[in-house]
Amino acid sequence: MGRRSIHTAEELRELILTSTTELIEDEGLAGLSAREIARRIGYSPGTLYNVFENIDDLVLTIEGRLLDQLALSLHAVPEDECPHQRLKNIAKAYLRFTHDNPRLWNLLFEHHMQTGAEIPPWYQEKLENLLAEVERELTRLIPGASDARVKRAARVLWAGVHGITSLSTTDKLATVTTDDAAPLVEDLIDHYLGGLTNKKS
Amino acid sequence: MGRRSIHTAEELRELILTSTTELIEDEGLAGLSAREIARRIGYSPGTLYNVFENIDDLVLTIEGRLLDQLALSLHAVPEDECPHQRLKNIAKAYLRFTHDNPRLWNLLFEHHMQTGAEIPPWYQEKLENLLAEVERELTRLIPGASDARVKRAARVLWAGVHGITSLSTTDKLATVTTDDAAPLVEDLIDHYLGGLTNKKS
DNA sequence: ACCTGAACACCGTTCAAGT
DNA sequence: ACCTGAACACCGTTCAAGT
Repeated sequence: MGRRSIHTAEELRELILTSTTELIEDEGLAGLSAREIARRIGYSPGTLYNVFENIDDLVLTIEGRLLDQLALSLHAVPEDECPHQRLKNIAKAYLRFTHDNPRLWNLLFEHHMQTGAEIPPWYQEKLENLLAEVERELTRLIPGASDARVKRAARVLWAGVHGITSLSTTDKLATVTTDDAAPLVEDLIDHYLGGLTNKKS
Repeated sequence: MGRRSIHTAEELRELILTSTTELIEDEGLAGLSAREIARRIGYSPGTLYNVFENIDDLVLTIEGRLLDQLALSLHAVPEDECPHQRLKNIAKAYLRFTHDNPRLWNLLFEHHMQTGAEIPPWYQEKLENLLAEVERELTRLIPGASDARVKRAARVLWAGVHGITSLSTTDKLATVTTDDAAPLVEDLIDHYLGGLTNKKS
């Protein structure tokens, strides 16, 4: 027993993160276990606790990386469109991302912190950055609107797209199939934005 | 050991169901365990398996009852309104229901069948009945619309309301707080239906 | 017929002991 | 300094044995 030093501290950390990510994409949250991660990386379970505080800490780190990847995908959506079209393209990019990482994405909803543990501030920031992208386009679309109105619209759209992808991913409320997701998202955005801009009241 | 017959078979079944429901509302899915249920009802773990096939079977039964309760709540929404207003009232009833049973409701998304197990047909039927209520009002609202268009609109609304409640319940994507949910749902329905009816293209 | 409780194959996490 | 592996307190599920 004792030191092996086959991997540096950073290599080991990365090995744990990639192996865990693979494990989740393979088996879902249900198949996730500290002992299984240890088996996959060829270390004892105890080693994980030298690198991460606990499994929550490890999973939260993976979730943060996932949010970063999503942010990159959304920022990559070309700017040279009208706001309405760009919002649709952002939504499509979101859809593609969740489609490519379904189990990892589900992690964000299904994994809860153990009682007492708080969600770190950097996590909240990442989320708000994602919403900011939507808010920017909405401001372009309805220039006269108040901040509150834009914020509300961004959350409604975000939640709506989330709801559609969520229902198409979850088995239990699957009145929506995966194939339906894209047209439903288009329908939501077209009609919601239509109602937003064609306002008479 | 051996027979006790303090409870009849039906009493025991009901005892398990109510205790498990309470346990879930207390501790969430994470705190759910066969051994903890057994402790709470004062029977050995093995007894659970005389009544239910396994924990999945038990949980699915609870979920079915939950869907029945929701169906009752939605059907209880008064009919004497215009479709637009009735849809808003149905959504509000939905919101109230999820607010009153947050952890149980989350069960529907967070609890997955073990690999290989299928979701029973009665479960799907309950879901479709809920959607049918929304489809009926939409048909009244846009009488000329095709079946496909109504179905699509019903799913978009359903998913949208689900997304809002889901985000307000989940800790991990909580850019939406619980207080926000009702106004966001109103906003969604008003603008989406506005876009649906004010169609020019 | 009904219920138990030991048994089996698992968990997350800690920490003394080894190199 | 780094890593192990036994230990502790848990799991879900099965099934022979008891009344």
